[in-house]
Amino acid sequence: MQFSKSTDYALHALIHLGHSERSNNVGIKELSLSLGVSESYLSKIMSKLRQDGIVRAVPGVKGGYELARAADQITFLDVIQVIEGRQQLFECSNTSSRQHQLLAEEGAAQRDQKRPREKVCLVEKVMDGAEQQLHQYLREHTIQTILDEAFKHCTREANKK
Amino acid sequence: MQFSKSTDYALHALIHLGHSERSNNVGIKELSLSLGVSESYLSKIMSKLRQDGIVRAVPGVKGGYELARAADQITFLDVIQVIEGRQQLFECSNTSSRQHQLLAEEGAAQRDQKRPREKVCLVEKVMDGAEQQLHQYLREHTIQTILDEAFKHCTREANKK
DNA sequence: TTTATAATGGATCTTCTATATCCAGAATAA
DNA sequence: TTATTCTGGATATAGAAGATCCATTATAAA
Ligand code: SF4
Ligand code: SF4
Repeated sequence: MQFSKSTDYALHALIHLGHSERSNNVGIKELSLSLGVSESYLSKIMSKLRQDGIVRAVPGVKGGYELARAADQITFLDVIQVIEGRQQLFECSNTSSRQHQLLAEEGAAQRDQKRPREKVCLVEKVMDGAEQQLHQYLREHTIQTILDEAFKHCTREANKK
Repeated sequence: MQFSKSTDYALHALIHLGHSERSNNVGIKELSLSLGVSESYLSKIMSKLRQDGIVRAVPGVKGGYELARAADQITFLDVIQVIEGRQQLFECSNTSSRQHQLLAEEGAAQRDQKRPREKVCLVEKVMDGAEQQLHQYLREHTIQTILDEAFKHCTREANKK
């Protein structure tokens, strides 16, 4: 259970874009060199980020990528969900097992009339709770978080430009 | 980014063991039928759980598995880490990229003398924070949590035995 | 001690996904 | 119009997850 390399690349690409926002449009070539990832592969990732509205892309001579919105509006969760997808951390496969009858159905039988077909899965309840914790944290941290921390001690240099 | 089916199976197997603790030793056959998973595959998973001290196993005629400790001492995190491994959620692959110099080394240069070789990776800092949130929650929920919720309304039945 | 039974671990196989590359084609600004 | 840059499909590779089989080992009971 790990985040994929693609997520790693996506985050770093966005950090790069966030850092060099002064002059727009960073080409795939520059990104590739900066991250040390092949252009072909990285372009797939950038394409995904574009499709989800995280970055904008412009073809042509002075084209390239730029952030589609402010760096503090791009959360870690956003990026991760674009790359990893939005399936739940835990998805039960065998709802037809004997054990499932015991755990889920029995609990549901208790409140027959009141809530006819409510899904009451205790395992999923715990797992979803855990996922919410994770998401909450990831929502609170953005690309800007990284930029602030990384370059807070060289504001001089930033002001020069 | 999902938990594997094996984790699913492991959790359910432990729930089963926790529920039928009255008479010790549940065989792989019974588990297999209850969960709807093949004996061969399930036995691999049980073997892992045994190696990590989550369950005890006894071969022979009246053998089988039983929890190695109380159900409220087996956390979700325990189980997940046995099956999924203990690697971090995020592990950076390209610490030799140009960008890494900027993000990590530059930050470190600031405090040269004071903390010579401290790892200061901002991305990992965020990701590890998120992982801690997840772990904290998973540590607070145990197999007993599930058993309590599932069978709290049939204590009568439990007392009969 | 013998024996039936149940877990163990190695080997193997399949399937699926992540990673990666290549290239023809579309889009754009100069 | 053209040079440049992104786009998306096709394809290849490697490794992990999922799954099965079987010979061996270990145990409790007879
Ligand atoms: S109780 Fe929940 S996790 Fe277990 S089998 Fe049913 S749906 Fe799946
Ligand atoms: S800054 Fe951190 S995440 Fe980025 S390349 Fe360096 S070690 Fe990896």
